[in-house]
Amino acid sequence: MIEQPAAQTVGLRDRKKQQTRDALATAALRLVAERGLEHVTVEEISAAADVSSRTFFNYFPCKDDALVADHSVDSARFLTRLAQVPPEVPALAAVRSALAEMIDRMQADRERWLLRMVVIERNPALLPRLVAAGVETERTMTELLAGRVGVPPDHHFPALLAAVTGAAFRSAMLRWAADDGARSLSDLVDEAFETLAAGLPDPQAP
Amino acid sequence: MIEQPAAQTVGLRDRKKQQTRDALATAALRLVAERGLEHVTVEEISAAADVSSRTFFNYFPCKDDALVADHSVDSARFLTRLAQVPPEVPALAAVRSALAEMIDRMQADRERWLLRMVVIERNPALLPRLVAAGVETERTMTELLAGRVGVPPDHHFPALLAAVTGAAFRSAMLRWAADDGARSLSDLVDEAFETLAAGLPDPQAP
DNA sequence: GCGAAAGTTTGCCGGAGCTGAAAGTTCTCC
DNA sequence: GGAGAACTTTCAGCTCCGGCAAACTTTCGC
Repeated sequence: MIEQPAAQTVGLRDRKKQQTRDALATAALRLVAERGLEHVTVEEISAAADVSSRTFFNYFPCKDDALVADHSVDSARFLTRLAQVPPEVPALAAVRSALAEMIDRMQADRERWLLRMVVIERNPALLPRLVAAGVETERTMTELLAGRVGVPPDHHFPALLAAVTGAAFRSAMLRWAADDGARSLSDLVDEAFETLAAGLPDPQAP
Repeated sequence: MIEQPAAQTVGLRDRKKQQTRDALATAALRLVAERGLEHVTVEEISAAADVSSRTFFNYFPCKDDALVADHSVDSARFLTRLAQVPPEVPALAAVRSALAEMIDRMQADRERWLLRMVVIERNPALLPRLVAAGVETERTMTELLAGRVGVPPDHHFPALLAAVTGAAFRSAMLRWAADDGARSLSDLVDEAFETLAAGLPDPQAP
């Protein structure tokens, strides 16, 4: 018999789940890109992915999440990386380097991420959703950072750094999509973080 | 005859509108503070404010906005102030000083704003809404800032500065509420902006 | 292999958010 | 004080979303 040893570790059930999730997210992105957020219903998305609309809600708590929340880039890994950065690295630089892996995975899934960001740009109601997707991450990140720099958890610095780097990263993502991935996301994030580290000085008009 | 010259400029109708809006927002905040976001319906809010639930939606596009969006602090004024700051002031400092008036108005309405922030803190689903409330402002701000520092509108700096200062301001607001207004919002915002200007260095453990 | 257990999909149903239209009420302005 | 504008209400209807229990599929123990 022809067997698939590669599939041994992860069972058929889980693969199917991933497929369904993927099909739903893809269908949602495609339809919304075509028609706009308001003119696509959950029913249509589900039909395009060949499942019932009830099933849609087994995967995503709401319509928007199918567009914005991406399981493939899970924040847990980012937080693990952040915890692994040697403690002598300053916090801002530590965040930047922990982002590297996430950025790589996003660039590997380039097409989908660019489409996602374009959809978000054209449907501003989704922008807050992008924040929502990161809000839990930011909370945990705040605690991690407090430990790293050795201040009490209610000190202003960790929360500020988490919020600000989140904003900077989103800003870079939008810029990435704005010129259709012409410059690498990694470069754009670097540029943003360098500007942060420099204290946000006015750019020089040469 | 006893007349009310004070009421001459703004008619009864407008005052009633303001009252209704206020009653709705207050009722919403109070009920949600008591029971949590999920356990309060628009119908209950409307009943508490003595209007039909259809009227609720004439004032607020959705439930969350009654809790978060505050007419009394309109962003147009902030943008005007920003445009008025002398051009030789660096952009980051300009934003800080344009925020002053908004901060004053928030501190004047202290009780309500603290309650609002507590409600947001306890119902994290609202946090993205807080971002949504500022998203249009940030867009305009980006254009203003581009003009101010003399770079093309697609330069990364203006968008980054708008996003980052927005995040810093939200962070300060949450902190303000976290210790129940013990320190003035103005101080907390100053602290955040100073940290930004310094390039987010790790705080020194003395 | 095979049958039970565990997990998934689905239809059905109901509550809640939100919108448009039409009718009724209140305010404004002349 | 009356015509008309502005606001509120009632009502009907759509979509979102979650709970439930029945049907189905995959996995596991033997």
